[in-house]
Amino acid sequence: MRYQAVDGSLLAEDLGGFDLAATLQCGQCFRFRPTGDGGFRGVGRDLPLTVRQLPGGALLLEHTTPLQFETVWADYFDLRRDYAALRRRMERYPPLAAAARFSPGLRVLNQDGWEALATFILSQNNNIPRITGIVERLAAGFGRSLGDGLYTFPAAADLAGLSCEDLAPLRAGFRAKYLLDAARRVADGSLSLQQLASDDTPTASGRLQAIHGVGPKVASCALLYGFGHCDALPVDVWIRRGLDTLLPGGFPPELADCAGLVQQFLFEYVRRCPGALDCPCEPAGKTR
DNA sequence: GCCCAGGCAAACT
DNA sequence: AGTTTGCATGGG
Repeated sequence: MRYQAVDGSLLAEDLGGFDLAATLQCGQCFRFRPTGDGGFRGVGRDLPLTVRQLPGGALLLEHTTPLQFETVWADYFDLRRDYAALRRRMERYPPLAAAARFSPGLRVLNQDGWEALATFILSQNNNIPRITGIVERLAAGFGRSLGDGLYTFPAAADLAGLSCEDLAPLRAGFRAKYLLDAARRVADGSLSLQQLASDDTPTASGRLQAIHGVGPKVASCALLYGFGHCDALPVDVWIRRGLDTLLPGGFPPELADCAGLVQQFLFEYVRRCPGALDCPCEPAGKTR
């Protein structure tokens, strides 16, 4: 990877096949919207960003400094992880090979921990377009304006004193009370976000599940997308999609350390290619 | 109208 | 301990 400042923007190249659209639209993040001309605009770690991928694969981040890229976005988009090595490991298991090939440029984002927890609480028994709307109304209503219609994600302390009625405009339904319980536990210190990052994954998952409305699935998503636990496996998807038939012997122990990353490739494969388990699809952009 | 959605808690066997 | 049901809302 290399990058340079160009006219107030930042140009990053040699990204190992990184696919911006697949990464932002696969349901791991609800903070970016397409701009309509191929780019995306959103907020990460309290920074606004408009970003697009150029035909050769280079990434153009508007109004971004080298320091911001170095300290925020390179990590946010997980550009320093060796995904080629991950995909090679997956391809050692024939049932995983098709998923590894399907969207090779997919990356697992490193989002803000509280934001990942909150948005995946709101995601339960819900669909991606509607989740995006709820999260937008949450940020617009209780975050800080960054201009251009963008808002920071409200901190736990900003939500902890609110009531369900205050959150009614979100139209989050039964999830509003879950979000408030999470905000209060974080704000009053009974749940330490910093500790979640350093705890081992099962311990951190147990702490998260003390929140009313957080079960193993939401906890795994929060740990995977927000706390750097790439071994966290959102197991409910695994069962419901019937992927256990793909790996009847269970999840390969050799891949346990990156189970969440592997799961993301599988999830995207099944999401974009329904029936993949019966009749494997070719990678996007190709025809069989 | 109908079915379903990156689930979970509570109420059942 | 395992299974079923209700939950709020809206996208397709």
